[in-house]
Amino acid sequence: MATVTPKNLSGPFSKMSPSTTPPSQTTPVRPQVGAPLRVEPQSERIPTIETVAQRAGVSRQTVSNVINAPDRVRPETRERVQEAIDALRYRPSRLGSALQSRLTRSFAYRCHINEAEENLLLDRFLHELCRAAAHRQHHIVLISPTDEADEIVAYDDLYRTGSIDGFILSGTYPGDQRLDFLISERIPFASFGRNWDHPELGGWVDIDGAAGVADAVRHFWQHGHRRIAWIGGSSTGGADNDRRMGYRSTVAELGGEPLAIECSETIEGAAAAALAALDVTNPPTAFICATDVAAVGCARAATDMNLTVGAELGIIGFDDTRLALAPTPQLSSIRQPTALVAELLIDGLIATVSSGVVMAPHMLSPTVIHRGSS
Amino acid sequence: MATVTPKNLSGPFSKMSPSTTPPSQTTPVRPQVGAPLRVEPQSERIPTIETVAQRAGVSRQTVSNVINAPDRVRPETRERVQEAIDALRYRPSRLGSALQSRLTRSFAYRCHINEAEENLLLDRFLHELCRAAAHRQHHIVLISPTDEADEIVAYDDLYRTGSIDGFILSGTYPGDQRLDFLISERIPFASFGRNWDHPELGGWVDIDGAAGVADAVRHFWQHGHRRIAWIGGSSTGGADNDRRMGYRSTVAELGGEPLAIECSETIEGAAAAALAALDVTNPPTAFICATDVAAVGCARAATDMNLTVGAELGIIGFDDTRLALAPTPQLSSIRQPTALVAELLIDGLIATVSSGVVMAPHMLSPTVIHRGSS
DNA sequence: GCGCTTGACTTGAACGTTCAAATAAGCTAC
DNA sequence: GTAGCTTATTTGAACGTTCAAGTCAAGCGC
Repeated sequence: MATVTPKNLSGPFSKMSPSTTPPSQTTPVRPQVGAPLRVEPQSERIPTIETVAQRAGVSRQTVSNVINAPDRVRPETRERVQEAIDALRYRPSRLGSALQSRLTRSFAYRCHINEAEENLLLDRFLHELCRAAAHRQHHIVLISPTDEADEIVAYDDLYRTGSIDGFILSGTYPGDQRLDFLISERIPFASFGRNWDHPELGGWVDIDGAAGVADAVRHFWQHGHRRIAWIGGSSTGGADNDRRMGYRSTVAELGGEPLAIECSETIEGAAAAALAALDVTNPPTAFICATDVAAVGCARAATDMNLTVGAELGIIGFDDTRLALAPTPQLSSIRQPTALVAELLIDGLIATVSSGVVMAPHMLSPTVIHRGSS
Repeated sequence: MATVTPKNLSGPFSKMSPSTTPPSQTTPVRPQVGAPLRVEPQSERIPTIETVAQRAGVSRQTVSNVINAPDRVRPETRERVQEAIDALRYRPSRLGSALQSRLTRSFAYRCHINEAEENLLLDRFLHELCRAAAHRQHHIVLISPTDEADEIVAYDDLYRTGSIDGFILSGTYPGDQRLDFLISERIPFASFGRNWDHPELGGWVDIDGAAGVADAVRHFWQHGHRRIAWIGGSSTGGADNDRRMGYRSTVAELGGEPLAIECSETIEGAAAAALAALDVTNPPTAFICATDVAAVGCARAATDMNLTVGAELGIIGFDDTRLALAPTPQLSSIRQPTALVAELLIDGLIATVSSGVVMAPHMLSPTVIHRGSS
C-alpha cells in the first residue's frame, strides 16, 4: 500500500456536531470555523460487480467467474475484466455473497477479558484466534455477556439472526450449559476446553494439563526434589482440578507425599499461602503452580524468606504468560500451544459448518519451558 | 431463557472426522462407535419473514411493519403476526436488512492485545466497547494486523467489502497514518486518542492526561512533597509525552524542580530505574508514573530500599488497572473513564455513519483514585 | 351516488451476489 | 450439411429484507 496523504485537511473547519457529554466532564477543544469534516456514503463510492461488468463490457456472471472460477473464462476476456477490477479497486460485497451462500464467514467468540487476573492466556488466545480466522478469510465477532444465561441468549440471537456461522468457546467446565445448548440446538461450535461431561462428542481442542504437570513433577524429582508442593485454586472441576490431579497422581506414583495448597487467584493471595507453607520445619523445596499468577506469588514469598529462586526453591508456573518473565530469575512455566489450538478450532469449525460433522476431539500436550526457576 | 437439556447425547457415537494434527502432538481420546455428532444447516431451521407471513396469513411487508412500524398495523392483525413470530421464534436476518439498508451495524476494532504489558487498559476498553456496541445493537469485529501498513490494508479491505460500517481506533500518535488514510478516504471512524496532528478535525475522544498528572502533582505538593519525580517511557509524542509535559509544567508552576526518569515498559525496568533514582543523597519523596506497570516497579524498589510506600514514598500510577491493586498497600492511580469513552465513540460513530458528519472532539478528565500510596 | 380521502394491507423492485439454465458460436463426425 | 458436442458467455432466479407504489374497501361530504 502506497503512503496516503490526506486530501481534506486544508481549508477552514467549523463547529462540530453537538456534544453529548456534560461540559463539566470535558475540557474545551480549540473552536473551529468552516464546514465540519464529512464522510461519504458507501453507496456512492463502492463499485459493485455490475459496475465492473459494464466497464469491461461483459455480464456480471463473467466477472463473478473471473473471481471464483477463472478457468471458465477465455484468457483475453479474463484479462480485460481483471483490468476493470483493478481500476475500480473492486472487492466483492461480503453481504451479497453471504446472503447467497447463507455463510457469513464469521464466528462469534466470548470476550473473557478483564474478568480475572489469569486471563492473560485467553488474551493471547484471542489474538491468535483472530489471526487464524483472518488467514482463512473469516472474521471474529466479539460478545461480552454479563453472565452465562446472557451468553446463551446472545448465542441464540446471533445464530437466529444469521449474523455468524458458528461459535468458538473457551474455558469450558463440567456442567457447562453453553455446550448443552449448542449441541441440543445443533448449532456449529468448536471449543478450547474439552466437553467435560461428554468428551467423546468432540467439538473441542484441549491441553492435557495433567500430563504437563506430570512432566514438571518428574523434572523436579529427577533433580533431587522430594518435597514438591502444588499451589492453586480450590475449584473441584475443570482445568484446575485436572492439573491438580496430574500432580497428585504423579507424586504418588513416584513415592512422594502430595501437598496441595489452596490460594486465591491473586499474586498476593498466592504469596501469603506460599509463605505459610514455607514457614514450617520441613518446607517444600519446589512449587508447581496452577497459574503464572500463583508462580509469581511463590517467587515473592521466596524473596521474603531469603530463598534463592532456582537453587533453593524450584518454581514452575502454568500458561507461560508474560507474568512469568517479570521476576528475577525468570520463571519456568508450562506453555500451552495456543496458536495451534486457535488454528485447529478455526479449521474444525469451518469444516463443521460446511460438512455438518462436529470436529474430532484433539488433546494437545503442553511443554515445560525451563528457565532460571527450575 | 429456560434451562436447556441436550437432546442428542444418548445413543452410540462414532469415529470423528479425521484429525489434522500429527499424532505425536496429541494424546488419544477414548475411541467412539456409532455416528458422529452433526449440526443442521441453517437453511432448514431458521424461519424467514415469509415463513411468519404464511403462518399468520398476511404478506411479508405486514410482518415487517409489525416489527418496524407497529402503528401501521391493525391491533388484531398485529397480535396474530406477533403470535406467529413468537411461535417460530423468528428473528429478522441481519444479512437481509444489511443488504437492503447498506448498513451492517458492525464496527471493526484493532485488537491491541498482547502487544505490550501496558495494554491492560486497552483490554478493559475492548470489553467496554463490546458492551456499548451490543447495547446499541451493534457488533465489534476484530482485526489483528501485523503492522501499521497491514492495518491500513485491512481497513481498506473491510470497508470495500462492505463488512463493516466504520472503524474504532485506539492508541493514536503524532503522524498516525491510519487517521490520514481514513480521513482522506472519507471512511467513518471514531478514535480513542486525539488526532495529534489535527485535533480540530474531531472524530476522537481522549483523556486529558496532562490534567490528570497535574492533579497528582498538586496533591503531593499540598501534602508537603517537594521532590516529586516522574517515571515513564521515553517516547516524544502522543499520550506519554502529554502526561510528562503535564508533570513538568505543573512542577515548574509550583516552583519545584522537575525530575523525569526514563525506564523501559516492564516492571523490572521501572524497578531498576526507581532504585537508581532513590539511591542518591537527596532522593525524591514521591513518584508519579506513566503507567501502573511503572508504579508497581516503583513499589518494588521502595520495598527493596526498606521504604514504607505511602508514608515514606508516595506513588501514583496511571490507568488504574488491576496491577495497581497487587502491591501492599494498594497503589493510587489515575483512572481513565474508559466506559464513557466507549459509549461516546460508539454513539459518535453511529451518528457519523447516519449523518455523514464526523463526531465532535471530546476531551475527558481523568480522576486520581487515592489509595494507600498517596 | 359519485368522487375523494383514509386506513390496512399487498405487490413489485431493489440491495449484490452466485447457482442454474439458456443461448450462441465454433468444432467434429458421418 | 446437419446433428451432436464443447466452450464462452448471458439471463433468470433466488437469498431475506425494506422502500415505494399499488390495490381495495370503507367512510365521508355534498
